[in-house]
Amino acid sequence: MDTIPKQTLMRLPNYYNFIKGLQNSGIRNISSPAIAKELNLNEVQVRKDLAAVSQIGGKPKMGFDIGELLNSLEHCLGYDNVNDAVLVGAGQLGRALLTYKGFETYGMRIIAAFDTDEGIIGTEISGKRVFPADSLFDLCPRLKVHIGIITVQDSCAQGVCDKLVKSGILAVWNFAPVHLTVPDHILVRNENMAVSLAVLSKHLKEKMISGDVPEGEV
Amino acid sequence: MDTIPKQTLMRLPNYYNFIKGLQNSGIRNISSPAIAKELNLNEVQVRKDLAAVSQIGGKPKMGFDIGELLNSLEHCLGYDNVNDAVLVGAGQLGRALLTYKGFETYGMRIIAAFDTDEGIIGTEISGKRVFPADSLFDLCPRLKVHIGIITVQDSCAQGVCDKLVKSGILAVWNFAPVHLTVPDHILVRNENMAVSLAVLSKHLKEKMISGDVPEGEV
DNA sequence: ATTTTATCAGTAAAAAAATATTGATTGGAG
DNA sequence: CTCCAATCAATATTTTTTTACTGATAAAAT
Repeated sequence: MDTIPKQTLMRLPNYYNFIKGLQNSGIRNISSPAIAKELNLNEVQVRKDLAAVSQIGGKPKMGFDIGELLNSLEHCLGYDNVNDAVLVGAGQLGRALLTYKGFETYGMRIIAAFDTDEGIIGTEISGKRVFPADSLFDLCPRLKVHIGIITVQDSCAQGVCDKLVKSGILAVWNFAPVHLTVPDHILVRNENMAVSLAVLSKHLKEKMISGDVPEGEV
Repeated sequence: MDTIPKQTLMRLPNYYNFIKGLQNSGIRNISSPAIAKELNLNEVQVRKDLAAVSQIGGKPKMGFDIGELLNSLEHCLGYDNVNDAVLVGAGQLGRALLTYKGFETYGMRIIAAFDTDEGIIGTEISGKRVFPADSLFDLCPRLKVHIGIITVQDSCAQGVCDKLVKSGILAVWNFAPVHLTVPDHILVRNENMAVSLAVLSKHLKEKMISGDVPEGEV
């Protein structure tokens, strides 16, 4: 497979979730029109997206083999490699992530947490030990971790980010709603909860204006 | 302003975060090349994006006025309307969202939570009351809420979603890693934490293969 | 066995987005 | 006051992505 289009890559998780669900229902095959309908996409687009990842192809009248498809998607999304991450900021959100079961399904693992609060340093959350923030420099290289998750307060985020970078982290998943300045070779993914919700709301509003709400209650 | 391109809309939050940060530092103007550099975008693209939302424009040698820009972005993203949402599933993640301070900055508010666990029904989390799941039907219409947040276990997600739809919800923010089937007029936004992390990891791996890691430690 | 229908794959066309180019405008330097 | 460098705006070009079309294939129906 040569380079997959960016937009396609962004749709892949949707395909994966949907198809995974089908598998659990015991279904063995699925056609692109069927996928397209459920995911509100174009039938041809679905076929092309799938072709870009799977190269085995589907059969007329039968569609694609679900098992095959999932394998291809997993491989393409890199779910089949184990990957470790560390988390900084064991507050409410940090704890939620530490407790979150879903990661393992996708081969991801948060192996340790860091915080400055003396009260929680040394405790365990969902089996993961909480270390003092300063031990980042020491532990990250030793554990060969390359992904850092930032769930600290806005005001500390840049400082924590700098520390992570110094510790050899290469990718950052940032939950603080601030812009992080990083060296060029560092990958940053911003997860701004508030923005996500606001954007959803914005979309809803647009939809309501363009007028396809059923009942008269707005 | 006529219809803003989808891709532009997706970049808007990044601009907003970055520029907001500048404002807090007391800076008054910013040029598109400067923004482009920081956000790793094309200078012209930034200018076009900003033109699509602001229509006031910038001045040569000075760039854009930050206050003006923020107003336009806020308006465009709908941050200036108060919007209410309800949350179903007061588990670890649900509680994290209920506690999350960031929403109010963007005019969003979670006004109530729902759960089936007798132990937490009736309690308050961060000032929000937890109601029994069945009262959704009653409360949602009364509160005129149109956004529902799903933070329940995978197996319950579809059921909860159906209930929300029945209660008059129009948009769903789904944190369960499953595909939700909904009527056409319902907007679904999937937030799959595990996938997000996996995708970040995937990107990192690609970057490492294409070979621009500085030190020899991989 | 032949026809029908659903579906796939590959190519072509259209649309959308990103990038490059050119000329205009403005604040400051000489 | 004139020139220069920075930056904007508008138009043009290229690239990417989406959609449309055509013919092929295979299961099911006649």
